[in-house]
Amino acid sequence: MAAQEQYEELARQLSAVAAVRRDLGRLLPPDCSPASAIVLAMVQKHGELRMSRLAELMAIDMSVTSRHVTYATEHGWLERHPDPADRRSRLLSLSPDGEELLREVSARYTQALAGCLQDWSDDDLGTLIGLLARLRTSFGDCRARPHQHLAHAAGAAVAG
Amino acid sequence: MAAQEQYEELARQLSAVAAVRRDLGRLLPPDCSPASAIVLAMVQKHGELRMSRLAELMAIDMSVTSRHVTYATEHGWLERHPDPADRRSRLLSLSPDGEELLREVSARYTQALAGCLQDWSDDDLGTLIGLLARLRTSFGDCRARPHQHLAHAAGAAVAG
DNA sequence: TATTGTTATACTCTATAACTATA
DNA sequence: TATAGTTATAGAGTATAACAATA
Repeated sequence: MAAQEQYEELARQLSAVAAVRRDLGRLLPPDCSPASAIVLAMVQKHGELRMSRLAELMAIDMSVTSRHVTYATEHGWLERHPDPADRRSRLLSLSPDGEELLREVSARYTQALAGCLQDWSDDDLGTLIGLLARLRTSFGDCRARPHQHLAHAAGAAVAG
Repeated sequence: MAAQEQYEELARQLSAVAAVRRDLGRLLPPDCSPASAIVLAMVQKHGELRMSRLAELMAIDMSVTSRHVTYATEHGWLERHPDPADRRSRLLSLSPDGEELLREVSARYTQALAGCLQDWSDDDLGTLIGLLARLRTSFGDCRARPHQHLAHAAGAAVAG
């Protein structure tokens, strides 16, 4: 159990790291939106995916996912195949152009991050990545559990 | 110096924690936008501020800062005073309503985070906060230094 | 009847550029 | 001439709701 001051500082830091995200986005090729880069990276990491699963992995609504996937498909980076097991569903996979784009993105990220994070050890970076993943899990579990701390806090704080 | 795989994972995690930020934003009162909450928290933490300093702290353009501050001022949470030392400048401070709003926001954040982060120790949370702050510093220093890794990576990766 | 995915609409956040006022 | 701040405009990302097709 942590102190209230820490919670407020966490909220501030989460807002602030958005600037880092925007900086990384500026490294991308002109027609590759940050959203496209994430979609492609997810498909590469997890293999053939359904829309709903991709939306879950990105923690955004499926309607938004659909737009991002349409964009990436129209640019020839992603392919949508019918799912033989369920004709409502579509399976996503990387095209050769998509794989090529990901190699380019990875090269840019690596060059930039190797420069900015010169004084970071593997351990420190690994710790940060691990804690970020854990934070997401804690929030995801919270949404899924019946207690629903996130949803209830709004009303309860007003009442109290 | 860390491995390329870690850099890619960091980029993915930074994208993913945006979902946590959105979740926190949903806790806010209806007319308090996430941006307002951040602006008020910054003024509370750092005391009386100039626009340019606030923009720097939030790592966003001053034009955006100006809009957020106007919104918060129109809602009576923030006050803009003339700066006696420089009449181009304006000094920002919290109003009593702004302080009240921040207390409410803090209560909601604390309740929600105490629920979601039950199994986090003070140490783990402190480590995460510290590493996030360090990450921002590393990126900020990188932008400020003459090497400009972030800006150059785009062109260099293409050429190489 | 429920679920998968798409589309239409509206809202928030951000950056660039043009502008005003002051240093 | 340079700097502090504002405003107009455009673009990206997201959520909600209504819809089509299939389970």
